[in-house]
Amino acid sequence: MPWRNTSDPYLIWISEIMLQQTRVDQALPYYERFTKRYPDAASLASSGLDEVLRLWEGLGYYSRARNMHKAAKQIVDEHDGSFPTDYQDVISLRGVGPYTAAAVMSIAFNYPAPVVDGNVMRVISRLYHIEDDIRLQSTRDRIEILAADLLDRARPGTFNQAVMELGATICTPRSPACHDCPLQNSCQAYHRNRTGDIPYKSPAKKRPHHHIAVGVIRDANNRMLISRRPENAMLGGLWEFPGGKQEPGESLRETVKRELNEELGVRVMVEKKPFEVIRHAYSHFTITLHAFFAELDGLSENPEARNGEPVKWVAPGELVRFAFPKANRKITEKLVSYRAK
DNA sequence: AAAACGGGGCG
DNA sequence: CGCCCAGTTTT
Repeated sequence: MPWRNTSDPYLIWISEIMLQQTRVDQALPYYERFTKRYPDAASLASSGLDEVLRLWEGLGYYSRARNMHKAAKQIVDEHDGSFPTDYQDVISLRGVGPYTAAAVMSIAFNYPAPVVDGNVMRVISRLYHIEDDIRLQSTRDRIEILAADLLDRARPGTFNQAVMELGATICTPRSPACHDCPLQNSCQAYHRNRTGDIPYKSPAKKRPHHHIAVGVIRDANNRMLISRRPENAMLGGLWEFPGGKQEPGESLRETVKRELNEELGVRVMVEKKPFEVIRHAYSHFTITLHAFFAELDGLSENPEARNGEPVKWVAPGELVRFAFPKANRKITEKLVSYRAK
């Protein structure tokens, strides 16, 4: 992994933010593009958020990108552009919590802080046969104490990465490769044949499902209307086709009419059937997204967002310049393919 | 302490 | 389809 071939705390920080809740294989191409465009904190800090989000598009948890952008400004403003070397300064950076602070400090500066992520919790709970619910903070505290005790204080960064890699490659959630594990002999869960049910995690609530209807409004030049989401909202700062959640007793066409009237103050005609239907899963709910073509009625001239966010008329070929959430990006791809025909 | 917050991969 | 992932912030 490229971030292993550097001692630059900035690059290690970028990699660790990208790896939050994200697999190495998924983050890798983003890391390459991102660090090429932003080789240091100053270049990131002086960029516009729109471009940062465009580079982040598809990686998810977009608050990471917004927070990282703010943190880069912190590094420039408060640390003269060079990445802080003090633990308290590092964890004060926006978007840097206990995990990322420990990871960056140990890997970049040899600082003896144990990393406790999902991998470490799995490895240690099996090693010590910890049956407690790993959703509980008390369990995580207990595991952190054990991790601190095990930590190789001469090489904390190497140790932390080694435990995480063991969890990612050998001590996996399902069907761990215990026959290849260097810790097999000292693993209590292995000896008790309990690797299948340790770590224990209490059941998650299941995710509700929503139907979302959006309208693609086109003008005489085939430009399309998009709007930007507020920065403090879900998918904040990304662009989308205006629309919203279907209410009980409402047809999807009525949803489009109501949402566009509420959000943009316009009245529209909506085609009878959607030109695209997309299913998508978010972390805490799932949606079916129905995309309709819509047309402004004669009286509605200049749509403006009621929430004060910008809206834009965009030609199909320009849609690629804007950051869209995954489900909306599928709509833009469909629209561009129409144009190609 | 619990909820909010994306998207992809896997069995 | 449910679970998991190199977590942090907000409530």
